[in-house]
Amino acid sequence: MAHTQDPMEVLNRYLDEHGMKHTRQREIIVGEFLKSNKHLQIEELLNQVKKIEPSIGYVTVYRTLMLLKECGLAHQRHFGDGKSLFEKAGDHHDHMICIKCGSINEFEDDRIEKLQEQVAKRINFKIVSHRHEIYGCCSRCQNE
Amino acid sequence: MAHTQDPMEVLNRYLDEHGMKHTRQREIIVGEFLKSNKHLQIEELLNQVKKIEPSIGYVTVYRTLMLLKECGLAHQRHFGDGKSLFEKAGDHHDHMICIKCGSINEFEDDRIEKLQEQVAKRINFKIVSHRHEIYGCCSRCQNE
DNA sequence: CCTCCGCTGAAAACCACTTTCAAATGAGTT
DNA sequence: AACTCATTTGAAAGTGGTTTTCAGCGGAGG
Repeated sequence: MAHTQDPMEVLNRYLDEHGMKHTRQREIIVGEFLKSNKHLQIEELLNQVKKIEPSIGYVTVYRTLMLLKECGLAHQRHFGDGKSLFEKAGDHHDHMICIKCGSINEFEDDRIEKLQEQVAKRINFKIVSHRHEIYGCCSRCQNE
Repeated sequence: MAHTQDPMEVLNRYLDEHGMKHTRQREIIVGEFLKSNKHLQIEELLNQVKKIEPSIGYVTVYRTLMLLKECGLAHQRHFGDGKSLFEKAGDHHDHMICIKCGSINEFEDDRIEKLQEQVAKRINFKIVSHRHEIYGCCSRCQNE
């Protein structure tokens, strides 16, 4: 029955195993990150966090996100090629990005995943991860 | 029989229509770009170009690539999230990128394209372009 | 061959990170 | 509770690739 998958547990275990400390800042930042349900820019998360503890700076948020990446709790993405976005690790999904309003729709299609694997196998390529993004115009923006 | 699709023609038309000039530098840079068959970094193209005319600088190559992008003759890509790569516009293809050696394999699969369209139609999303990249380990790197 | 305005190259500015460093703080030890 | 000391923190400085600025150059129509 053990083996909790609770993100906070995962983080705490990672910290302990690496001789790292449990600090108030990390707790706040991770808490806010996990609470959110969208793709977050560093600055956005920083703003959230500053509402709770204004003294926390960009760098600490940045480092905490790197930490979350390292223990597998977050993924970093680069869409429009501006700033990085971070999302909670979890079920896999790909993205449809509206080039007008920037909104992001997530999608998932097992048939596509399967075909990917087929294509990779053909040249003996071992897939580690992938990125599939569709750019275009969302239904809202099509009606001006 | 009119309507040539020759890239040079496309470029020249674009220049004329925008009151832009035909210069030796642009000619050399575009010539070298079109001659190449791989994904080029700005610096790589710069090196090619300098063999012909050493006085040409980074900035001019950069601006010429932006120009090519604008007239639809080149696409800009950001893979590993380091430097931009530019590739000739043409047949569409996606990429498999080796995370060890950085080599890039192009692939294409109509079935995947079709499924993409299906997924987009489902939420009334109008596709303009897409990016599909598979990261992993190429066969060469799997044998150390 | 003149003149105008786009073009060029070097250098400076930008921007989003990423690293550095001295001071502050967890958390074992006494 | 006080001591110790490696880890953290925040501000500031550094990076690296790209983008803009600007003074002089040069294409091309008159």
